[in-house]
Amino acid sequence: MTRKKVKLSYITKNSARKATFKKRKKGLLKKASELSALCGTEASVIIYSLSNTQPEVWPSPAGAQQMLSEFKKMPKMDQSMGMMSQESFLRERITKDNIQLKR
Amino acid sequence: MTRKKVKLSYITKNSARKATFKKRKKGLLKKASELSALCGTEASVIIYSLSNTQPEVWPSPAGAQQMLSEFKKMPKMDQSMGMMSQESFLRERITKDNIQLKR
DNA sequence: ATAACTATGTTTAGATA
DNA sequence: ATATCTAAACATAGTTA
Repeated sequence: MTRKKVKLSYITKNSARKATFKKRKKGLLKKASELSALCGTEASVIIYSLSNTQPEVWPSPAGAQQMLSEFKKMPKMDQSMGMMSQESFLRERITKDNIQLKR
Repeated sequence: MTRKKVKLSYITKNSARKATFKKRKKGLLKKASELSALCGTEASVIIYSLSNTQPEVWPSPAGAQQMLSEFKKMPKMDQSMGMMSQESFLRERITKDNIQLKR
């Protein structure tokens, strides 16, 4: 059972990572839908899946696109206020995994 | 304390909704970052906040935009596979709240 | 309102089938 | 791999300061 504190690092074991991905993706989308329902807030989640070629977009690509469009219409100053910084990710590793997995 | 099972409906009390929004937004972004870290997956979250004029985009608007661009390049068929259906939301209510809150 | 606390409900890692 | 199970970890509603 989940006896360890989660180590927040990349899961190298392929099968384990895939299982965790599936579980957590589900959890993430549930949380997003709850936030929407409870607060009347529109929210979108985009996941660039490791095993699929296309990203998964919730609740819909059109909705996400529209929200981004509105965002882009704002002055740069306002935009930066809404951002959170985070360094960009492991594209190389993802690509490698896609080849490796290709389930 | 959280003695009730969460009722998954719109929180009408303004202050309570705002408090929950803040807490859950934080939680949602944490989940998203964990998914990214554990699975090497790029993910974006866009929240059309109720009290702010601009949506909040994580980890960055550019990243989200790029992911959507890639998505749009795919054949329609593939796109629909990545979607999950959900009816679109409470824009009216959100707008009303923005006026009402305007904190 | 904002922050901290904490009891309880929810999520999930690892195990099992 | 896939599904279910369960205990530990985690998230959070309501409360208090």
